[in-house]
Amino acid sequence: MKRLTGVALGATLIPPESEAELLARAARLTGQRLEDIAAAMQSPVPLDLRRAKGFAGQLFERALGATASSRAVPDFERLGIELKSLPVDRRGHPCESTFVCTISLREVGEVEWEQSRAFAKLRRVLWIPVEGERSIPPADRRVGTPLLWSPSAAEEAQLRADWDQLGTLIFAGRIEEITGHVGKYLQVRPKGKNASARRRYWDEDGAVTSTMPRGFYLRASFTARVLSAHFVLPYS
DNA sequence: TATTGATCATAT
DNA sequence: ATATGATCAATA
Repeated sequence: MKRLTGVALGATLIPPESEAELLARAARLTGQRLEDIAAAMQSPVPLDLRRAKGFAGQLFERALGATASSRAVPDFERLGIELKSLPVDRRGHPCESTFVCTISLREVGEVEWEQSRAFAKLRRVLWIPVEGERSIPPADRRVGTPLLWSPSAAEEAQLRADWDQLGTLIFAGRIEEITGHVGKYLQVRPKGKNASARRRYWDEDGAVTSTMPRGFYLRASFTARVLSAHFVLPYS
């Protein structure tokens, strides 16, 4: 098994300076178990993900030299590339939806798709598939083949249509009508500490009101399409 | 059993 | 507070 010496030394990694460099780093993760990567970084692996839901994504960020931390910009800011771990089943099909970004209620209606945070993160994505079945302990989950991706014209058009539809509903003050059923590829779901979390904003009448924090997510049916022409798992 | 709504941890 | 990293778990 190839080791990660030179990639992950435990110290802060210098950010990749090009797409090629980033892809080369990501390629070295392929076939590794999460435990192998974590060990190279001298970092522990949780026994389950119930209290470490972001473990794989954060491990990949550190292993590849991501720079964004928790700021609302793509992970590799200079390259304009967003990093997404993608849990897949044994057939390479996504297990879960993919979080894109939180929803800024004041930004809705003020910017176009091209200026949106959603587009900034989706225009170029490094997908890193990883075994995601709950029966596999996190330590043993293996990394698949990374894919550096941009939406096709048709995909982007549908993402924009969803974003427009959802944004129009929010701007019209109908946010409470939005459920996870709305949107073909992009949906809106809660994204908060819990169901009691509130986000304050000024409604269209200028009155202060509040609602649950929400985020944009990509449906698993969309990420399945993204991976459809891609050889995900380098093992059987 | 696929999907929606709820939830957990960390950074700034 | 609100952004990031997501997966869990109840529901349809």
